[in-house]
Amino acid sequence: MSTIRQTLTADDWAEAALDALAEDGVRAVAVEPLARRLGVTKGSFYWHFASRRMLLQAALALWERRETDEVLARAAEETDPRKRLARLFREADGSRRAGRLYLALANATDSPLITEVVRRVMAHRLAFLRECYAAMGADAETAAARAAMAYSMFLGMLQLRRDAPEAIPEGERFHEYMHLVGEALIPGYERALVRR
Amino acid sequence: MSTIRQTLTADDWAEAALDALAEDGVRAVAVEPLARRLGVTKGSFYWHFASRRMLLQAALALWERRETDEVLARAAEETDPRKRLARLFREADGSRRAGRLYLALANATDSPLITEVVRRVMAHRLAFLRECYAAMGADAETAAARAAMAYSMFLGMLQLRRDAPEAIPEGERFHEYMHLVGEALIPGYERALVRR
DNA sequence: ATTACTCCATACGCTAGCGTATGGCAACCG
DNA sequence: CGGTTGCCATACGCTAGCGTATGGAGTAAT
Repeated sequence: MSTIRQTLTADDWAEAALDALAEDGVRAVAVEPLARRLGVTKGSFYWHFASRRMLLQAALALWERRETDEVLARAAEETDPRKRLARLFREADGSRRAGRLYLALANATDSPLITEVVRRVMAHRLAFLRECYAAMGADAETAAARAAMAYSMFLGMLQLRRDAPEAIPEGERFHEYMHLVGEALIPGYERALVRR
Repeated sequence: MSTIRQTLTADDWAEAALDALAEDGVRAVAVEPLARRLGVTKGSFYWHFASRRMLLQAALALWERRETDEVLARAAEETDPRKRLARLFREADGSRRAGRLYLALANATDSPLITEVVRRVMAHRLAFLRECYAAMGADAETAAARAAMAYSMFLGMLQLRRDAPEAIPEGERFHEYMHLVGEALIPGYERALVRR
C-alpha cells in the first residue's frame, strides 16, 4: 500500500505547493486553496509553517536542489560534450511538470524570493552549457554566446510546447526536429554524431 | 504642448492597462491600482468600462492589432526571406516593452480571454516564419520545423533578456552574437548575407 | 489517570480588490 | 438662465486570502 499518513508533514505541504505551482502558477500557491486540496484547513498549515512566505521558501529549496541534482546527474552520464548537449535537448521534452514549473517560477517577476532562486538555477545551467562548448574547443566568448543560444532555444521550446504544442512535431517527426536543432546548435553535430 | 486632457478616455485606460501589464504582469491590470496611477478613482473607470474583463478585452484588442500590423510592416519592407529573418531577429532586441508585454500575456495561462489572443498572434508569427523558409525553398515540413526553431529562439531570447540580460552580449559583441544566431537558424546565411 | 505534546478545526479580524449606487460639478445647450 | 449630459468622487457591500487565537481530539509518557 502507498504511504497513507494520517498526519501531514511540512514536506507534504511543500510538495503540494510545487504541484499547484506547476498547474496554476504562483498565484495558486495559497494557503487556503492548498488546504482544501489536501483535505484539511489552514489550522494545519500554520502549525507547520509560520507564513505563506516560508512555504514558498521550502518549496523553492526543494525545487532548486532537484534541478541542480538533475543537471549533475546528466553531466555524469555522458562525457562527450556533443552527446551531452544532444541528450540535454532530448530531455527538455521530458517532464512536462518540470517545464511548467520552470516557466511558472521564471515568470514570477515579483517575489524576489523566487527570482533569486531562478537566477541561480539559470546561471548554473548556463555555466554547464558554456563548459560543454568550451570542451568542444570554443573560446570563452564563443562558448558563452552559444550557451546563450542553446538556453534560449531550450526556454523557447518549453514555452512553445506549453502554448502551441501543435507547432512542435510529434512522435516520428520529433526526432527529425531534434536533429535539426542539433545541427543548428552543436557545431560538428552531423560529422560527430550521425552514424552512416 | 503635449496632449494634456482634463478628462480620460477608454483608450487612455487601455493604454495604462498595457503599461501595467508590461511592467508588473496581468495581476497589475486591476481597476483600483490603475485608477491611482491615473490620478482618479474607480468611479471614472466604471463610467468607461462595464468591468475589468472589458478593460482587458480592449487592451488585448489594441495589442493584437499592433502586433499584427508590426509584422505586416516588417514583411513589406524586405523581400529577401533571409534578410527578412535577419531583420526580424535584430528587431527582437528592439522594444523592451513589447517583449515584456508578450511574456506577460503568454504567461497568463489562466484567463482564456488572453490565451486566445496570444494563440492567434503566435499562429500569425509562425505562419510568417514558415512562409519565409518556404520562400527559401524548404518543403512544408522543414519550413514548419525551422519556423518552430526560430520562434523558440525568439521566445527564449525575450526571456533571457528579461531574466539574465548579462547572458546576452552587449553593444559591440551583440552583432557577432546575432551573426551566430543567423548562421544557426538561416540556411545559407553566410553565403547570402555576409559581404566579403 | 493525569499530564503533556502533536496536529488540526473553528472563529475572528484585517486587507485588497470588484462591482454598485448615488451624488456632484462643470460644460454645453436651449 | 435652467436643464441636460459627461465625467468623476464617495460610500457601501461582497469576496478571497493572510494571519491569529483558541479549543479539542488523539496519543504517549509517567
